[in-house]
Amino acid sequence: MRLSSMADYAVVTMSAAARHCGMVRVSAAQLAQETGLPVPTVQKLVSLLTAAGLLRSSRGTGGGLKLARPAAAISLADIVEAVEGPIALTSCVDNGKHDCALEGSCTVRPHWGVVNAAMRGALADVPLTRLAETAA
Amino acid sequence: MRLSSMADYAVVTMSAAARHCGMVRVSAAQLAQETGLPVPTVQKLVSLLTAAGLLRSSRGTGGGLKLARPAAAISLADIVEAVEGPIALTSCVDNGKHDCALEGSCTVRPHWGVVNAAMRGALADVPLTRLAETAA
DNA sequence: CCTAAATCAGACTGATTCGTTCTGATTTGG
DNA sequence: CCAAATCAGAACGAATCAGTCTGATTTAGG
Ligand code: SF4
Ligand code: SF4
Repeated sequence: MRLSSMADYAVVTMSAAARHCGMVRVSAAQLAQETGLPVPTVQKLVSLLTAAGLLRSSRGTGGGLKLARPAAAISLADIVEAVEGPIALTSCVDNGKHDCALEGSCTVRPHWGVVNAAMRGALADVPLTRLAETAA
Repeated sequence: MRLSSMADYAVVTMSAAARHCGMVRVSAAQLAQETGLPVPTVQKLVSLLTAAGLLRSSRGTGGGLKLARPAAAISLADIVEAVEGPIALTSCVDNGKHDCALEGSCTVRPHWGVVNAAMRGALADVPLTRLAETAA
């Protein structure tokens, strides 16, 4: 019930990047300096976030990152899913993955769908704009 | 963002135990047979659940388990916390654990408290009685 | 057109945690 | 008193995660 450190750092990185919304080019090293995270870690994060379609990268001298979408259209759920994969509390909730041998006789399986939806909704209700605010 | 298999199995085990609410003695092997889980796994689960105060165990010949509280007073949050420890999405939300080096300059830290509370509330709203129902 | 610098992208290693299994201590019934 | 049955805790192996490193690609300037 604890999300991975990478997802946590990804949120911090995205929050830092949101403040440079207007600037087209922001280097990963600059974000690392602002957040205090190790540089290689930020590099891996931007790779994942770019592959997920949340960031747009430009290579070459003077290259950098920029948000692929407005900050208001990015939620916590998007970031978490980009780093940790689909949000599925149990293996039976995941789409079509029949990894659990108890699917036939499991009585609690139908209820997980409701809980999963509620949890995902709690994350989706937090847009990136709110996290970018410095004050509480 | 996926809870451990142990927590999942713990919920299944508790759900199975809830049907024997009136019976004072239910062996772990019997629960394993009903749920289809490996016997040693159930043994470890009942140990954890007993240590957490959700089950009451009786040793010796003919011993077994019984619910320490009424099924209506046990929620998903209780079971998850018993197996996985406190529900804390990030390390800074956990009580007093100063494991993260970014606490000083992290701008998103205040917001996690709200999200964490919402998530915990979603789990606490599901009592064990609802999971014990066989039909959806 | 070529060189060179700066950047992202992917692959590798070590460590931690998770999941499972096994053996031992304790208690009741005959 | 003996024996069976049960819970409780400790030990092992596997998988995933976090972190680091080196290489491919692209742009700017000479
Ligand atoms: S079928 Fe039951 S035991 Fe298996 S993953 Fe789903 S809820 Fe858990
Ligand atoms: S202080 Fe920031 S980076 Fe550290 S655990 Fe909390 S939210 Fe994550």
